[in-house]
Amino acid sequence: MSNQPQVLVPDTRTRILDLAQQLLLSRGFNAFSYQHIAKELAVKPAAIHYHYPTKEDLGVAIIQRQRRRLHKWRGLPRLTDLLPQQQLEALFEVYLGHLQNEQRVCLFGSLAAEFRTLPEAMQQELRLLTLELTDFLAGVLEAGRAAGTIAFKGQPTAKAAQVLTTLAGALQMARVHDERQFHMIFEQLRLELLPE
Amino acid sequence: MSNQPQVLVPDTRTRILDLAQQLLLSRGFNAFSYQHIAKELAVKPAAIHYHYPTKEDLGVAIIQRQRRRLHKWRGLPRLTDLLPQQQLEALFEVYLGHLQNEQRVCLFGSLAAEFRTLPEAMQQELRLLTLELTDFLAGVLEAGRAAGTIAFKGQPTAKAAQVLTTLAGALQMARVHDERQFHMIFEQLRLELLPE
DNA sequence: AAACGTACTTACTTAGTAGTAAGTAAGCAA
DNA sequence: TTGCTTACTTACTACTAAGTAAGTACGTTT
Repeated sequence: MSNQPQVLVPDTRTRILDLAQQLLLSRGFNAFSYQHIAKELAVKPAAIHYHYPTKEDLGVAIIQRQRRRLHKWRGLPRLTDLLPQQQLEALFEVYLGHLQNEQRVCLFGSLAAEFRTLPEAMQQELRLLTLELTDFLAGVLEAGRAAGTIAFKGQPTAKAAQVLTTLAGALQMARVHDERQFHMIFEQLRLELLPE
Repeated sequence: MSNQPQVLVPDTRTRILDLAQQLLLSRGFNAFSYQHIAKELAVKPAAIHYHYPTKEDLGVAIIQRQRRRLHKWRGLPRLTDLLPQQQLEALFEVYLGHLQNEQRVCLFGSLAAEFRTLPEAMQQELRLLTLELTDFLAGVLEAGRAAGTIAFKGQPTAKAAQVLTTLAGALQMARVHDERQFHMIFEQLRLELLPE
């Protein structure tokens, strides 16, 4: 009848990746198993191994997809047409989305704690993701400061690292306590970077 | 010959707690086992269960000890005699110690990611620890601002939460990348709070 | 109709997990 | 010397983990 992609029910491969990411963000990489995924999707654990032979493959796929999403998002006209301070607001919106999406943590915040127990390939992918994200934000901050709409001291890269670190930590704080803690930190950041 | 406590070789109970904390900070709570501890201390896993019947007991003991250490440290004349800005520097030194001690993360940064998988008692203890730490820092910040030696906007509690969050995140950043990332963020914090 | 690829299931192995029950050796106390 | 406590070890249970090998049902290609 229709050859449109099934947006409502993605294929198993994608459903595995979606659920694995959700479990990763809510429990950590070492605290979810192929059985958790299998039970939820009503398939057998071996079906997960068919799509992602090892847990390392699955973990790498999650981070790589996030990197692809970042690249795509970063190049979207909807974003590139915005002014620097608006791009910064757009990034803030992403983190607010994390908070409201019951996920309450970003990939970095989820993987950094158990970083040393992760397979080498995952460590490398996570390093790339954070470098790319820092790079993007540093560019936005630099352009914003040049235009006089974003305020900060020091090097753009240093400030970008500090802001991302604070955002990641704020999401963790929301998980341990509640949303108010996150908003306090969040508004403080906004106040410092986007005066008046 | 001597009834002094054996400072060089603490008793097994303490050695278990020390090693468990080290493993917790370097690998996360779900990624170390009684076997890891037992092998390292050259005892059997059941010996660990003798001292800490469940892993929950062990986890709670780690956080409680840290809380006791904080209370003691906070009340030390060596600290209370200092000016607010010196107390802030002393707190910074603690985090620099974490970084150099190859631990590279604080208890909050280690446990927040897998928070939802932790036993209820551990969640509660961690909440208390962060509240007490935030409370202490908020007091220092408030006194420092009143004395004109520490600069920040907004409520002391909000700023304290932001600073602790950033420090925790900076230690995670050091683990994923390297020490330079930590120092960049660290110096930015210092610059903002302790001008000239 | 035969062969093939996709997407699984069934059934298994190996290894590790927390936790327990029972026993033991050494030291102190009555 | 008998009994009790401390600090373990030995030997186990029950369970979960990741991963694999072989088989199957189904749709497409040849």
